[in-house]
Parts: sequence; structure tokens; C-alpha cells
Amino acid sequence: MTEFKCCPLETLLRHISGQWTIYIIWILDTNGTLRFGELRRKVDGISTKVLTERLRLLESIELVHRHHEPTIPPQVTYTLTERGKELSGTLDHLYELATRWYGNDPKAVG
Amino acid sequence: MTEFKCCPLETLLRHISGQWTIYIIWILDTNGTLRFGELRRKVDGISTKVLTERLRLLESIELVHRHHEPTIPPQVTYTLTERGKELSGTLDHLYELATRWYGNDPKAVG
DNA sequence: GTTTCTAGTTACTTTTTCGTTTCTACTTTA
DNA sequence: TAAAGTAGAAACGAAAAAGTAACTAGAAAC
Repeated sequence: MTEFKCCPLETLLRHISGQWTIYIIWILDTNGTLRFGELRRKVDGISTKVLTERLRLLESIELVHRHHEPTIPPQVTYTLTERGKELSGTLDHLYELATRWYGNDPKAVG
Repeated sequence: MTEFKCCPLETLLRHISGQWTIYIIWILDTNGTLRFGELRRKVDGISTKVLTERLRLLESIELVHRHHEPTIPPQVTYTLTERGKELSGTLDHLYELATRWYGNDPKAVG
């Protein structure tokens, strides 16, 4: 993939522009901490493979925190980090534009 | 592609999350009106095919305005619409975050 | 008279991404 | 004893996206 050397915005966008990614952040912001299975059910239609990929990515760039409890069955929860919350806050501006342009569906999801 | 029925934000993001797209908006915002060739040279590395696709898309969702002067050789210029400028303004917040997280390269490009 | 310039278009190939299915370990429940 | 639930991992094929190269018109410059 071609790199944009000049712009940290592009770095960020490359990270979060994959399908489902923003949606996952959004769901975590509106629902708080969620287990893997809960998250999968709320992000309706996503496969476990892609959800895993996205969560690993979001974890690696410190937008999401993963907590693993090695019980049986295992219990893994995901939460937005401070960065994640900050980003989600910024997305509110985009959300406002999008709502104004494309209709004002209720913000509540899930 | 799976649809997210509840969220106009997703509609917007699906439009602008393609590779190069945000970058094109950014370049048009910082440079004003540009001809096709100028734009291609500034968005370094993009092919004419993809640039055309992106501009057609941005035109269709009214973020970019295309002006065609049928001279020979033809002269086509692209400018951000009001919506495009509004979006670009919103991106400033993302830019601020990105800069804080990934380094503070100068905003000026091209 | 051949090359150069503009703003693309078309066909084709390669790369990336996405989805589907199968499998794991171990406990609890029916 | 058999099925269900948890949080994924691995393998594979399909689909989408991106890149590459060749080609267009018609005037101007050399």
C-alpha cells in the first residue's frame, strides 16, 4: 500500500477506515464494556473472524482495551480506552453532519 | 455489502472511507480549485483511474464540484462544495487527534 | 509530420479483503 | 451420554478494490 508520508491524519484513517471498525467503536461507546459474544450480536452481521481482526487492530493502536479472564468458559471483555473515547467524541461531529445530510435516525443503537 | 440501517454516520463513512478519498478532500481544501492533472500530481502515487473514480463519487455526493471547459485540450477543474468544506472543517478535529497521537508534521501538504 | 498536452476510458492483472466452514478445550445443563 | 456455550484460530474460495498499460481527440509547438 502506498504511504502518505506527510500526514498523521492518513495514518489514523488507514487504521479506522476498515469496514465495521467505526461501528465497533460506536457500539462500545454507547454500551460500555462488552464481552466478545455480546459485541458480535450487537454488530449484526459481522463474522467472528473479522470482529477478531478489528479488535486486535483497535487494541494494537490503543483504542480498545482487552481484558481476559481465563475461566472456563473463558471470559473476555472489551472497553474503549481514553483514546478510544476521545476518538468517539470526535466522531460526534461527523455524526452531526451525517445526520443533517442523510436523515435524523435516532442515535441509539443495539 | 452488509448495510447498517440505523446510522447515517455509516452512510457517510462508507462514502469517504475509500483509499485516497479523505486525502483528496484535504488537498482540495488546502489548495482550493485544482485541475485534474494538478490534483493527480499532488495526490502523489494515485492512478488516473482511481482519481477519476473518487472524484466521480465525491461529485455524486455533492462534496466536490466539477467544472468542465470543452476547449482543446479540455480544461476540467475541481472545487470543494459547501458540504465539502464543512466536512473538511470537521476533519480538523480528527487531524488534531492524529497529530497529537502520531506526531506533529506540518499541516501544509503538496 | 511527428510529438506533446489534456482528461480521461477500457481491458486486464494483481492484491487485498471478506465470508464460510470447521475445529479446539473444558464445563454446565438436559 | 450428548448437546450447548465460550472465544477464538486456521484454511479456503469468492468478491471487491487497486494497479498497469494502452488508447482516444484535436489543436499547438517544433
